[in-house]
Amino acid sequence: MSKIASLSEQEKFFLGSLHSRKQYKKKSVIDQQGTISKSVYYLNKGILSMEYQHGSKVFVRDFIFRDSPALVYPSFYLAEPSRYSIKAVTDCDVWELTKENFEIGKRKIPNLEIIAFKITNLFHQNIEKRFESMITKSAEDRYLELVENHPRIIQSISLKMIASYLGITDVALSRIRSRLSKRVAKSY
Amino acid sequence: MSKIASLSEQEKFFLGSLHSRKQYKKKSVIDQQGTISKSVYYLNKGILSMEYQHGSKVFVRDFIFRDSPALVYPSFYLAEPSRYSIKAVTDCDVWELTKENFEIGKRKIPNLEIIAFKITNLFHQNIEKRFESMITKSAEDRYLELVENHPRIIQSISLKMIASYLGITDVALSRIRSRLSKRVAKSY
DNA sequence: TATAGTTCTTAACTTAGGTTAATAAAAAGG
DNA sequence: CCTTTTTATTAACCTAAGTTAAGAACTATA
Repeated sequence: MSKIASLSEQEKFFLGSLHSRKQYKKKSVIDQQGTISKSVYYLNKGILSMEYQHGSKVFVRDFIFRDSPALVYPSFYLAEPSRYSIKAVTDCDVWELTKENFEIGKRKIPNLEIIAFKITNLFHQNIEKRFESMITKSAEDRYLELVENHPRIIQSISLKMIASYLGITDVALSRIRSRLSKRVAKSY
Repeated sequence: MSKIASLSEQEKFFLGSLHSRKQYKKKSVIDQQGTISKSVYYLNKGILSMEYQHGSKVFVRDFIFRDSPALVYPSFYLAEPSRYSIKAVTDCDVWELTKENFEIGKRKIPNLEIIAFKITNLFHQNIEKRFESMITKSAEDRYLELVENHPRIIQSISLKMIASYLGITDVALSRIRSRLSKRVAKSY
C-alpha cells in the first residue's frame, strides 16, 4: 500500500497491526455474493477469483494475483449487498482488514482514505480496460493478452475458469489453444 | 444532487452559484480524450456521449441522458489524461462545475465529497452492469434492454452510434431491427 | 483400488455477427 | 437549387463462437 501513498514507519506498523493473517484452502469462499462485504484483503500468495452467479451459471469476473488488494467494491464502502463472491482459486495466504479496523485506521492514518480512493480508481480503470478489450478485441487476442501478463496462469487456473474470464466457453478456448499451438508448430 | 445526499437550502443555493450554465450545439466536443478533465457537468437537456478512439475507429462507451451527471472519471479527480471524450449527441443544455469551484464547494459543503463519492459509485455500478451484460446477453437482448430503458433513443441517436454502444456493427444492428419488426408483424 | 466426478480435447453442426458492396433515402453544404 | 456526404437497409459470403456429444486423461474419494 505504501507504494500508492506515502506512510511513515509508525503508520505502516500500525496499519500492519490492524490486519490479521489468514490462510484459505483452494476452492474456499472468502466473501459471498449477496452479502455485505465486511473486509478487504491483501493477497500475499496464491490466486483469488471474483465470481458472480447469473441464472444458473457462474461467471468469473476477475482474477486477483499475489501482492494485490482484493475488495468487493462498492459493497465494502457502501455496505450494500455485493455483486460478487471472492474465492480461492489456489491455496491462499492473505492479510485481512476488517471494516472496523479500517475505520480505526482512518482515524489515525490520514493517508488511508486517499489510499482507499486510489485503490478504487485502480479497480475502475481495470474494468474500463476489460470492457474496452471486450469490444475491440477477439477472444484469441484477449487470451494472448492475459497469458502475456500472467504466464503462469495456465499451470494454476483451469481452462474452464480462464474461458469464463474471457467471456467464452471452455470449448472455444480449447479450440483457440490448439489453433495457436498449430500456428507455433508451423513457424518452426 | 440533493437526491443523493441531503443538502440544506443554503447549500443548494451556494452549490448552484458555483455552476455556470452552458449550451452546446449537436456534435460539439465538450471534453477531449487525452486531456485532463477540468469540469463536471450536469445535463439539463439533450444527450451526451462518452467516446473513445481505438486505432482508427471511434467507439461509443456510454450515453448520458437528461437529469444526469456527466464526468470523465477518474480523470477529473486524479488529474490524469482522460480515456474518453464527451460530445453532444443532440443540442445540449448543461450546468458546468469547474475543478476550482468544486474545491471551493468542498470546503463549504461537507456533504459534497460524499455526493462525489456516491456518483463515482454509480458510474462504477453502471460499467459493471454493462460488462456483465456484454458477457451474459446477446446483442439483440442488449438492444431491447436499451430501448426499454430509453424508448426515445431511436428518434434522437443514429443507428451507427447505438450499434457502437452495443459493441456491434451498424449492419448487425440493422439486421436485428428488421428481425424484430418481422417478429412483431407476425404476432398480429 | 475401484468408482465417480471433473477436465480437456475434438468433431459435427448451427447461429450470430463481421465484411464488403450495392442501393435508396435523408441531411448537409455550397 | 443541385451536389456531396452521411445514414440506413439488404444481400452474399465468411468466420468465430455456441451447442451437443463422445472419449480420454486426470482427481478425488468411498
